[in-house]
Amino acid sequence: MHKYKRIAQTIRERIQEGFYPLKSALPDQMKLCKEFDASRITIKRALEILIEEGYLYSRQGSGTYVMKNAGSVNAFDSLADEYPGVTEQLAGKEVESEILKFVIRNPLAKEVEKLLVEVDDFIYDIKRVRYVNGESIVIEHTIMPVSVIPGINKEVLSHSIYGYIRNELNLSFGGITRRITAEKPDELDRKYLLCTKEDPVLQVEQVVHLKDGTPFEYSITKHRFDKGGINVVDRYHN
Amino acid sequence: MHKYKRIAQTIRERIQEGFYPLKSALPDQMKLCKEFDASRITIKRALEILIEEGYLYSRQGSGTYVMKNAGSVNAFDSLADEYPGVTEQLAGKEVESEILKFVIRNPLAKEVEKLLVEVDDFIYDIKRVRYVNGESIVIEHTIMPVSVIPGINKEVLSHSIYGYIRNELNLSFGGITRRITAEKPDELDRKYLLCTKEDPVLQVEQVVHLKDGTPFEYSITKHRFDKGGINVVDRYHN
DNA sequence: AAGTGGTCTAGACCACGCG
DNA sequence: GCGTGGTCTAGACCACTTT
Repeated sequence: MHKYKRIAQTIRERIQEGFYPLKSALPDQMKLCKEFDASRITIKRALEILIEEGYLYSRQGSGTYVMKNAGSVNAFDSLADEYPGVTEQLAGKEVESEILKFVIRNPLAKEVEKLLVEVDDFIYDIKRVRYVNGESIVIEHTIMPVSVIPGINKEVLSHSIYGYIRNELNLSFGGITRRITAEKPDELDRKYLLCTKEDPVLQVEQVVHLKDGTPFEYSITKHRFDKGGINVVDRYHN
Repeated sequence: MHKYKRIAQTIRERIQEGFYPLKSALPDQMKLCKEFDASRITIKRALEILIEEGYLYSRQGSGTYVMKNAGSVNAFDSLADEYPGVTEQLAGKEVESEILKFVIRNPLAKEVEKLLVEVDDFIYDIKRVRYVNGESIVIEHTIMPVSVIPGINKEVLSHSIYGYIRNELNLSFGGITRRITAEKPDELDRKYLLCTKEDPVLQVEQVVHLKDGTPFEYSITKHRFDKGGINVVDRYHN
């Protein structure tokens, strides 16, 4: 474990335990240098982590303070997909997948644009319904380039695609761009999510990238309006 | 302008102009030190900015590379609210506000929890319809503590609350937590957003904080499903 | 083995807030 | 004016990838 991470962890715990009370000032950076036997740059790196996490803020010329709402920021609970950190949220719940469609074909124009592939490349076209505790929660329509993620089969689909990518293919995730909208249910939604015409769906259209920026998933997921929601945390950088 | 920001800007432009082609390797950090006449730490800070922005990624022992999708991440265009960066997106369009409700009262239990105020404090209770180019786009229900944001009046409401907070009260924004859901339209939505019972609304429930973590806004906004959407960009930190 | 990025140090000067 | 955080330097060692 690196020094700056250890220092950040120690300070984080002190905030959580109330040793540094909410809205109080931290000791100045020189004092922290002495206490942790570290250079000022290392202290500053530790503090930057906690600032990014919403525990601290600092004012030049004044000091570093504990946020009034420290630790109140919650992680995602998008029930939508398998993006890292999401499947764990479903831990303890029984998740099942029904495969409605699984073919390999050439991409449409929109898929070429989103996945940066060529028109004569091959892509997977996958449609699944996900059930949690026996209830249908979401319909996922997933497009992935075969060249980037080889070896997908029904066995993989019924478990975790993301686990396969990370553990079997040894690839690292990079980032994700989402567009979230409310939509009227189409025929498929009404059939599998048991929607009436008045029950809206929450739609998430997203492109997921590997660490090097290669897009590997373009997907559209639809949730029953009463079985999901997306939490987002933004931080404003001054 | 600080040195590391200038260096980051120069490299960003080189990527945008194709001087550093997509997926190519950048010169190593020592070469960049010499070119920009800077220390390695300063170079590294510049690179970290661009990594955070999705232009670059680096692999220890190997090098720093241009992302395959560099610059393809787009900023927000949430039509929902006035959070910094959003009103500018509406620039050029005619935005009007109709005030449906504007009172001062004591907070409800949920508002006490979200805004960290006391039950005998006072809060503004504001309901507005926003029109863009004469079309109703969104209904906003906003709760703010009077003690944190004093001096709100109809004059302020018909312009930008956020501009007032930043420019008149001289406060800095810190962060925001949102929950996004799809909902059935209620009576008010149907009346002002001209929804039928089958037209869903996209609801954003959010708490906005000042730089020091003080919550200053708890709001619920509802968009017509065909007049809005939220874009979100996440980055996965390995 | 050579070269790369990641971490860390000790010390300096600057910009800002506050009394 | 003093103390704070913000930026920057020159140099060192380590961890990792590549050859």
